[in-house]
Amino acid sequence: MAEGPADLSLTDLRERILQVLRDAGSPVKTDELQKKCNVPKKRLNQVLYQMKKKQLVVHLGLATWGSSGHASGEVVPTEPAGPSQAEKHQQVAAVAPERPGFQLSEPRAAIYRLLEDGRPWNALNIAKALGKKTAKDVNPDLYAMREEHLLDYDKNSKAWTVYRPEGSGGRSQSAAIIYQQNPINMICQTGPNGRIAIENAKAVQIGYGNVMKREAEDSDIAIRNSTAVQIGYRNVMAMTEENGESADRHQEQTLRGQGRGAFDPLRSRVLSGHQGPPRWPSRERGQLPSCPDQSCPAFPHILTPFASFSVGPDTFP
Amino acid sequence: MAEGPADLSLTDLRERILQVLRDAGSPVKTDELQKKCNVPKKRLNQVLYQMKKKQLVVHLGLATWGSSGHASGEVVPTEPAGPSQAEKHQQVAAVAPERPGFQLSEPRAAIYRLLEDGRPWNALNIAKALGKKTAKDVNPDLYAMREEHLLDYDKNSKAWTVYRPEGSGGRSQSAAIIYQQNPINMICQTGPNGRIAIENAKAVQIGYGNVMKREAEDSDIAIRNSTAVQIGYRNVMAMTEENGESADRHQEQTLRGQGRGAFDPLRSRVLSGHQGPPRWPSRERGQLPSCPDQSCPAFPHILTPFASFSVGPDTFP
DNA sequence: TCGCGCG
DNA sequence: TCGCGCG
Repeated sequence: MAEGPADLSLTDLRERILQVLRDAGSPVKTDELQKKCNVPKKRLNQVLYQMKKKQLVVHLGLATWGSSGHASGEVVPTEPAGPSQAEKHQQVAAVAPERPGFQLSEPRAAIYRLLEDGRPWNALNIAKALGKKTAKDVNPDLYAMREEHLLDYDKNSKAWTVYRPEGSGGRSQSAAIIYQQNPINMICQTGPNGRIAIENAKAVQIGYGNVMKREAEDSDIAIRNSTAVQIGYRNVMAMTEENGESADRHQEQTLRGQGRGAFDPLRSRVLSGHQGPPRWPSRERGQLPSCPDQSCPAFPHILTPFASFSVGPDTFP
Repeated sequence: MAEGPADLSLTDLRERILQVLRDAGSPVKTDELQKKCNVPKKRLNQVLYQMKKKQLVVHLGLATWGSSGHASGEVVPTEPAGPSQAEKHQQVAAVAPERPGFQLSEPRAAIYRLLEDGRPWNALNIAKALGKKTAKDVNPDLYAMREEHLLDYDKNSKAWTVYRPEGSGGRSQSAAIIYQQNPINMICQTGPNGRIAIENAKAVQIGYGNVMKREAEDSDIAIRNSTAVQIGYRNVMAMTEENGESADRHQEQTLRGQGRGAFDPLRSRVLSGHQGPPRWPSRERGQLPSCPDQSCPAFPHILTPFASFSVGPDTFP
């Protein structure tokens, strides 16, 4: 059945793995990789974990792997001395990073390639993906890259993303995916057209001490593909406009405690879709980002993510 | 070097494992078992996990194993019908339990043998040790055995122990080992001669909202073998007597917030000992119980136990 | 931070 | 609740 070669050399297997991961464009489970590569799982894992150390692949936890964005394993040793820092063992990418038109040090180029598809990452997972241990190992580079306007950092979600100014054709700057990392998230929507979309959530609770403040008109809150939704438990929600849609009004009822009945998830705005295999969110405007796995592989240390949030204008169809 | 036989049959290996575990009388690591049995670790584990399913050994987590107290793997099928319950698949022990002079159903005999050495167990781990899944699987037997005064249950620590009345030669009834399972433990000492001993703790914090109430004289608090001790942070501690020892006074100072200096762990009552291999606490009066492993193998689901407490009169040397 | 038994 | 790569 399998069309792959019967036995692969180490180099060929590495290339095949990279090819499969690149072609998929989304996380691939070890099972699938095994079929595509036609090798025993033990050998596959030996090579995968070895490639992970070399930062050729990204380990997303739970037997799930992704392309690290590195074109090949070849790296060229660093030039004698950099202008500002003379960090030991620093390397310059053999292939110039796609987006920045200038040379980055290899750690920074690796960070940029990792974030390039628009996914938000927290520092710890960036560090892990690059074979480091802690957020401290990458924070100096991250903050330096933000100063250079290469990256953007969202304090609330502690998420790093590539920075793309308005009108540059990329994702809107204020659009963000928030993989919930804390029991309490504060979401501030100060701009116009604020929208909150929640999807693929196992359990959503908006409330219990939340302070939700909505100051602009044309805001919208929609929940879809969620199995348990609780909205309203000691919430304080201030809204200066009341032109929301159906789900919106339900929340207003509950949140304002007017006793006109509890929130009815069945009557909330439930949308269909996203039953297929997980996909990273497309950079096209209008497509909802999704938490592609039950265990949020982008943040493998989060065992039970509550929900993923997308906050920002114009990201909801 | 190894004096064990070169290769063991499955039966012989099982017997050898049981012999080693019984001789040790305390948890044994896989490494040590491997040396004593002279088999590859994989085979050893295959047999160990198989024996665990048959409840011949107790898996204490982190490659640590203990004797389950079962004399052999042989069990005799149940008699036609019991007096009260006609539970399916219930079995009667072929060998009568040592302590109770009467027959117990096999599940209850297994529970009794498990607890017989005086260690406290919570229901979940009793269930696990007996090859069950949840506390519910053993709770009916546990509470029934308590009604029969075979077991004792401590609500605070949720620990089950064999019940031995005063004067029966066993551990003092009010002496208890509390493996801390919650961030907040409430310890009530209403009797005279109350003592709290903490030892082998990685980090001890007495405070942050604790309410410690000491109503009787001759109470004592000692801390030993602990690497980080913090006493006093918004504690409320009421003491009607002031005849405590040095560590006691330090706590009073801090707890009462009289500003006479923070608690100095170096000046607290630090005692030596317990550097050797872990041992279950002897039943002899006067010997401190100890949490025998960093990860509290009696409660393997507690990843980071904070401290073990012994509460009761006359248990401190 | 090796727990690993895995079929 | 299979994650397993383990040397």
